[in-house]
Amino acid sequence: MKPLPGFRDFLPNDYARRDYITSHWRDAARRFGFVEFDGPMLESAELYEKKNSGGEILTQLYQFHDRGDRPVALRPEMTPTLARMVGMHHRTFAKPLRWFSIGNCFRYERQQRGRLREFLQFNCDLLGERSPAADAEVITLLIHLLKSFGFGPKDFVIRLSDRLVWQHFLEQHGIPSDKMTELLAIIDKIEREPEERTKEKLAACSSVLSLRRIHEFMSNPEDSALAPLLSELSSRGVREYVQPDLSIVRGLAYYTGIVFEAFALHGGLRAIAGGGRYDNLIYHLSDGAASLPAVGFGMGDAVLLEFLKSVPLAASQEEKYINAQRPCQIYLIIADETYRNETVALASELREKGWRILFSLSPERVGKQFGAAQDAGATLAIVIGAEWPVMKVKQLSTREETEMSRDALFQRLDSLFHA
RNA sequence: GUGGCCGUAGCUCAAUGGUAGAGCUCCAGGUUGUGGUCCUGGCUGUUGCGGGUUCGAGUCCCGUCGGUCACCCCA
Repeated sequence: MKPLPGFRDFLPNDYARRDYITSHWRDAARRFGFVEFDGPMLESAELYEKKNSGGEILTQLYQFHDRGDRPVALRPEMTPTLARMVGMHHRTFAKPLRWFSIGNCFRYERQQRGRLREFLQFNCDLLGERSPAADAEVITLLIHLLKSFGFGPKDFVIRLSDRLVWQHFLEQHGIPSDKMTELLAIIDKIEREPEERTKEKLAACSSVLSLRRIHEFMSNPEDSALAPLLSELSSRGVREYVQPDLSIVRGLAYYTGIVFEAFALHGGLRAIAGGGRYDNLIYHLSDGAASLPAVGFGMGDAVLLEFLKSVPLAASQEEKYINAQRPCQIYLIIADETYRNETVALASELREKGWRILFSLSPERVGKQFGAAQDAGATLAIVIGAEWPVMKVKQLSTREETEMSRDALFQRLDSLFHA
């Protein structure tokens, strides 16, 4: 029996990697004053259907009827749940809200590298603040986070754009607002599709707008309405990671202002995170119960896991962290079974002090026990036998061994450990 | 959802259409108090599944499921 396609078992090693990721997510969010929340993984299908996160995602819904015949769906993203919760409870909290979540999301789509049907998603949202400073905070959080994984300016870039900029541009050229979405979709694909195809689609959509004019406009992003945000990012010392790029539009329909994506600069991976400003979404999703401007981003664990593997510094940092979480710090070696009870009692004492302790559960050769200590990642091995109550304390890395009493051991354990 | 490639032991892989193998891992030993090496022995497969061609299929053909890559889209 295997897990369902696109779903994963987490063996201890996999879980350690996942723990590495989630602990960094939490640390980064907390450094920016964000607080964690969670919601149900199963929601009413209506939450996604009527109010709509934006087209495509609906076709990827894990949707069914529960035993009470309610139409339900596994959450494909966190934002609708967030909006629902904020709509109900926002009066309880001072604005702006800085909320983050780490939760499983589900999308029924064909899997490939970095894309699964069940994945962990990290979401950071700042609600109730309209200024570019809010945008800057969220983007800076994302950059700090990526840096904390060991990624540098040569590994990733934040590509930044603004839908409002396009909106003004299209209005200036007399494009009716109902054509706006269609045109943004064309612009979104401008890099990925052949020029001929783009020209065709453009002509079908508007008679006045030429591809050449669009390219001209895109070549000077610095002068646009992005300037205040770029200045905020400079103040925060992260400007070098941000590259204004008006070709970024993003598929989700609900973005109303800035949009951005974190891109890996090598390894052929997709965007590792994406987000933007969505000032109307809370209003729509909460049925008008709340109206809060918002900016946020999401990051999935599937792509990140691949990205971590591909960057040597990030990979070695991860390995170091995981090694420090080894299951055992001190292994008690029973050299003489006569002293098993004493050993077990000592193990309990040490465990109560907070140390991670292992010992062999059945009689084993001393050599084997040393092997087990090694495998479990122990720093110290303590040999207990005929000389009890004196013990031999051995530093496994240096093979240095000293004899000491129980009291001496407890006094010196901290220093022994950090030696 | 569309197309290409792949599917053999727990893992990595081998086997001109002719009796399914190796390395690693795991387990047990190398005699009774000292670990990453070494030596010996042991376990595991309806060759993803179902059909077909053939005297004979891991190998060829079809289907299916799973994996993977590209497209689409996205975390």
